[in-house]
Formats: sequence, structure tokens, C-alpha cells
Amino acid sequence: MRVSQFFLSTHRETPAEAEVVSHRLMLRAGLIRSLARGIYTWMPLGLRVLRKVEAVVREEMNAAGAIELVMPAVQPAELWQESGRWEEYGPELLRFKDRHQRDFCFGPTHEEVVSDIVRQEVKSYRQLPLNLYQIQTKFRDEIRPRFGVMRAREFVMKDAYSFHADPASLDETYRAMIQCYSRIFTRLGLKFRAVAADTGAIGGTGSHEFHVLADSGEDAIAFCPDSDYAANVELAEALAPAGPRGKAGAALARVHTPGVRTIAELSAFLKIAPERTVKAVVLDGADGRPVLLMVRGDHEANLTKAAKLEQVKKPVAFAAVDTLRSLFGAGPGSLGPVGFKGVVIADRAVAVMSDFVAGANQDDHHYTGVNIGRDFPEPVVADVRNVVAGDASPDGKGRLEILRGIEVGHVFQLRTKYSRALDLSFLDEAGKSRVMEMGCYGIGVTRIVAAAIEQNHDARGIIFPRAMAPFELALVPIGAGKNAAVRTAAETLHRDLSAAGIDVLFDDRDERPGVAFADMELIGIPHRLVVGERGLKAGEVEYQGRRDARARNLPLPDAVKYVKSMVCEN
RNA sequence: CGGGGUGUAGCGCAGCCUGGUAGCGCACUGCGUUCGGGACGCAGGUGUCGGAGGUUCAAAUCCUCUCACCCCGACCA
Repeated sequence: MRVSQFFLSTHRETPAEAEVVSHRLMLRAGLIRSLARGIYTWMPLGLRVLRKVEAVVREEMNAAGAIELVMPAVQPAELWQESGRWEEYGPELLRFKDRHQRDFCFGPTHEEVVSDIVRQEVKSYRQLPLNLYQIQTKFRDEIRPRFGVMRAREFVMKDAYSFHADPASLDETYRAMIQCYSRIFTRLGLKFRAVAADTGAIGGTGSHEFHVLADSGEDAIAFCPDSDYAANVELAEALAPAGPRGKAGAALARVHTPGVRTIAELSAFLKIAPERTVKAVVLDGADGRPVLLMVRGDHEANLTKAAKLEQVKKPVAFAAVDTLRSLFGAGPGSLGPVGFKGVVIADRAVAVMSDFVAGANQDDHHYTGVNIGRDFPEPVVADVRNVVAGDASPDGKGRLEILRGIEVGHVFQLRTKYSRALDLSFLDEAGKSRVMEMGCYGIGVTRIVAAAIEQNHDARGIIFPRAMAPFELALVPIGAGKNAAVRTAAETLHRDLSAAGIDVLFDDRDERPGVAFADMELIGIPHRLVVGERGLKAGEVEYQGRRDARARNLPLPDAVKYVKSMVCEN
């Protein structure tokens, strides 16, 4: 490919709108252009990257026995009403009407459609198991799209759905998909981690997420360096502290704490450690009355865990502030369990505390010397906090560490959640009708590109892993406009490299060298060959890898072979 | 949804406070010189100043409404 015939659109200046590095680089390099909030055009250069990611995903999915199809992006409301998700899915589901006033949505996922296909086509155990997948544009009307294509509303996803006669078969495919995903992310050259995950809105039983490790990741993942334990912090269990609850030593005392709202302020005001305080979070309860959740001051409440408690209303929501006033007689920042008549849920770490500090349910006041049992009734004890680094690993094999990650893949054992709702049945060997087991497996194809850049860049720009680079090699002639020998050598190399199967971008613009180098580095091409008058006189060209500190000279006749070996090497 | 911010040329920005009819850098076009790390000179084109309404002799500038985009928060309780 010649740059003169390619729609390269790099920018020297960083667009003001972008915050994270991958978004900035994607805009500067001309991979994407924003059309509306969370909606992007994939420019020719970006599309090449996307296609390469897709190719790896497709190859591995096919190799794992999945079968590709493409389902409609626009889906009728009836199917979603049948599964119950027309109501359940909420405002993330983009809905609209056709000219006949019939309701439709733009598919955020395809359980309904794929199930409709399978229930019509599959009647016998002989047709199972079946694993169908597609690579397709999805739309989710996110609350807050951000970070470019990392959390876009419109994005490309690989979604696969498997159907089984029994749980053992589901389990087999589920494991195969985990292996398949590991191969995909390995081939794409990403540092990643598979972790146990919460099943979230999709529902079902077992679930694993695949995270690309990056400090800018939106998710926190907990892992144990001494074992293979790894889980999303949303899920990772915080074990109960080893010791028993301390004895009550101090008397309950009401303290005036003017202006104190946060734990940090409270801790500073009273000159005590945050772990001696308790923070209160009030959620809507299942019975309509609010529920008070207590976590230690230095801990964070985990609403994913809280949402699983029977006392808590689903979906989990904070109680309205005016409810707090009428119920507690105080606003946020001064709430506590003493005197509260409703359900109190204490985190396991709180359950062993004594003589602690909590809100007094009076504005600008806290209690010190609070003790469970003495000052308020024994609460429900549950794991409702996020684990922190240093916590004991739930598998008992060491201490947890926390890393940040970008979720790029997610696999679920759906079991029969959708197959029951959508009546997916088949006849088994005995001629008996049974409900199919289901699994689903997603990969954020567009998100992978952003995640890869987040993980692989430097001050000059993107450093694409080989498997997803838009081109393998940049061929840069210097002074081709005035030097026929350079021109001829570059043209010959371009032809020979292409013939050797190398995906080469030939910078035939006759720009100044600095411009060409800067562009090729910005767009992240892994290898570069420079043809200049100086080297050519000595019969040499220069090779430099994108991560190399300096170039090395090669005899011109060896160039193609050398490049070939470098391209295949990493 | 709550809070904050920004909308002026393709991109990055100044001008707004104190109203007088729009500017800088990059990019772009032409010519010339340059040519191994984002060149230089000369000449040029480019704007409904996000939109609507209002105040005024006069609005990018003041007022009202509105739209778009960005950031933070939604774990303050």
C-alpha cells in the first residue's frame, strides 16, 4: 500500500476532547473519528487494525468449533418481551418504532434472536451441542460513554452462544471457550488475565472475565500471587477477620462534629484511624424500607455483593436523601446504626469491631465508643465490602493483590435462564422433551484495539503488537524526489517485500524524513526500512524495530529476507 | 441523573471582563529555496464566532433559553 493512495489522516496536535492515552492516540493517528457521543467512524487505518483483530478472533473461534453467522442488529420488541428483558434491560436498550408504530430495538446482545433461530431449527439431541457466533455492531446506550472506543455506545462485539443437551456438555464448551479466549489474547500480544466474575445483568451461573492489564482500566481485579486465584473485585470474597469481637471498653458518647461529612474528615477531626470508624450506606430495601449497610471506614461498600442479599431491593439503589432525613433525622455524613429501627447489615470486618465511631443520626454529630449488641441490636453479618490489597486470599493460600484491568472478554454459563423463557427444548435419546443448556461468550473487538494501545505506546505514539498492526512494515525512502537511485531502490523493495507476503506501507509522499518517521511511529507500525542516498552508496538500507533505540544497516540484497525474519519473529 | 467546564477556520487556541463588525499557530493552495527527525520565504483561500430569542445605533463580547461536546460524581450517607 502506498501512502499516496491511502487515506492517512494523522494529526500533529492532540484533540482537546480526549483524556486517556489510547483515545488521544487513536484520534491523532487517524484510526477513528468521533461522530457523536460514544459513536465513532473507523477510518481506513483503524479498520485495518479492527480487521486484524477480527481475523484472529474468527480463526480461533472456528478452530474451537464455533460456527459463524450474522444476525440482525434491529430486533422486534416481541422477542424481548418474551424473554422479559424489554422491561428489565432499562434505558441502555435503544428503542424505536417503525412506520407501522411497531416497537424495535437496536440489539445490545443477541440471546433472544439466537434462541429464536435455534428453537426453530434444533429439535434433536443429535444437533447438539451447537456453538454459533457473529462479529457485529452492537448498540448500548451507556450512561456515560467515555475513553473513546473503550466505552462507546456503538461498538463491535464477537458474541457466541452455545446450546447443549446437558450441563456436562455446556461445561466442556465453556472450558473450550476459555482456552480459545486465552489463545486469542495471547496471539494478539496482550498481557491479560482471566478472572472469576459476577454474572451481572446477563444472569446465569458460572462466569469468567478476561482483562487486559492496564493502570487506566475501569475494573479492579484481585489476584493471589501464590495461587491461581483471580477474581473481579466485584466478586472477590472478603473473609471474616480471624479474631473475635473486642470487648466494649468505652462509654457511648455523642460528639459535636461540625461540617464533618466524609470518613477522611471524621478521622482527621477526631484524630483516630479510619479503621476505627464505620461508614453507613443506606440502600432501598426489598420490603420498601431502607436498609443500613455498615462497612469499616477504610473499606468500600460493594454494591454488587449487597445486591445479592435478600434484604436489599433489586436493582440496588441508594435511598433518596429526603427519605434519609425523615427516617434518620439526619442527612448523609451523620448516619449510623444507633437508634435505627430498620434492618442493619454489617460487613464481616465491622462485626468484630468494638468502641468504634459512627454517625449519630443528628446532623454534625457522631457517636464514639459504639458497640454492637450494647448500643444497637446484633446486625445481619455479610460480606459487603471490596477486598483490598493485603486481604487474605479466599482460597487460603496467601494475600491478595489488586491490579487494574480493561474487560475485553466475558464468558457465561447461562444454563437455562433464557432457554426456559424462550422455550428452547429438544428431544433426548429417550424421546423425552428437555430444556437446552446455554452458554454465551463475548469479546469486545473494538475495545481490544483501545486496550492494546493503552498497554503498548510510548512518547512517539502507538506500538501495535504484530498481530494487529495496520501494516507490518513501513518503507520510507529519503529524498526520493531528487534521487533516482533512491526512488528505484524503494520501488523495487516495495515490489519485492509485497511479493514476499509482507504487509508494507510505502511512504511515497516525498515528505521530509522527520514527517515520515513521525507518522510511521505515531501509527505504530512495528518495523521500518529506510532507503537513503547515503546508505545506498554503500549498498545498504536501514532497519529499525518500533521499540529499538537505533537502526541497523543491512546490505540491500538481504533486506527482504531480513525483514521477513523480523516480521515472523515477534 | 447531579456537579463542573468548553463551544470562535480542518486541528490547537486568543479575543469576551471593559460592545464598534474577527485574529494567531498548525494544516491547506501556488511559486521558489530546502531535503536523514515534524523546514524556510513570498503570495493566497478559509468562519453563518454552536443555535434561537432579547437588550443596543451597534453583539463573538451583555441577558434569557436551547443544543452539542468534555471531565468528575453517582461509595457523601
